[in-house]
Amino acid sequence: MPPTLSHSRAALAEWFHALSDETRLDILHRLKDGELCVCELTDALHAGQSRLSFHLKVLKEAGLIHARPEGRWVYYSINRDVLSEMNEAIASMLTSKRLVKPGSRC
Amino acid sequence: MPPTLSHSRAALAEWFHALSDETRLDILHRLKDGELCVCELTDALHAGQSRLSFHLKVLKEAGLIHARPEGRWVYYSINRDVLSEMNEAIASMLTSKRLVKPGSRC
DNA sequence: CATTCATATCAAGAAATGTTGATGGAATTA
DNA sequence: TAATTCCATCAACATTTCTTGATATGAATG
Repeated sequence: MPPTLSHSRAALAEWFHALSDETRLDILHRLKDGELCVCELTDALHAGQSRLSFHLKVLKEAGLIHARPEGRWVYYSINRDVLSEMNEAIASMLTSKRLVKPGSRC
Repeated sequence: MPPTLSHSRAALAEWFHALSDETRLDILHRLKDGELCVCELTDALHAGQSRLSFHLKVLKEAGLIHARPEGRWVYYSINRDVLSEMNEAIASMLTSKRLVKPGSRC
């Protein structure tokens, strides 16, 4: 277990992968202010339904969004906990612990 | 230009893509405390040289690391500015502006 | 100048990813 | 119950990504 990146590399990689696509960034941006169903996202993003469904699945399996079925709709919302952990992971790469230069190298 | 994600979707997607790989996360973790040359990373990560070179290129083209050639070595270091901007982008997805529920939907 | 060392790049293949259109299922409505 | 609506899933295909081994380049060294 790495000491400074609190989560496993695999989990971090999956989280960041979920953010590595413009459509998924658009989705998260739309969900920023509250939950939406797929049909609302389809309208807002001018994206085909199966395409949106694919990206929602990626986001959901990474844990970045929640799905709340209601009747024949499914309402998606942001999982702020995971986004916070991603923020912490990045922050941990921003703070150095070593202050002196390393010794001999190659 | 989107109002809440300060950078273009494309730039954000490229930055997050750079973090979406375990080897690249390892590299950044190693660079956390100071610059290293490729041969040091090769030793530390037990990775082939061309593989490491590939991932360093991805990180560099995304702007997440700097390269400083010196003699026949190249020293790589973290670009903290971009990581800070990524942190801000995530933070902007964490803060909602709308407080009331939306009206009729589908 | 020939060799060695550190690194980059290339080519080829494997694996993962994203798109589109079609199909299916569950819930609602007529 | 039949039709409709919302959504997930599948198959097929194109594209991208990653790995490996070979080759190239430029700097130091003998």
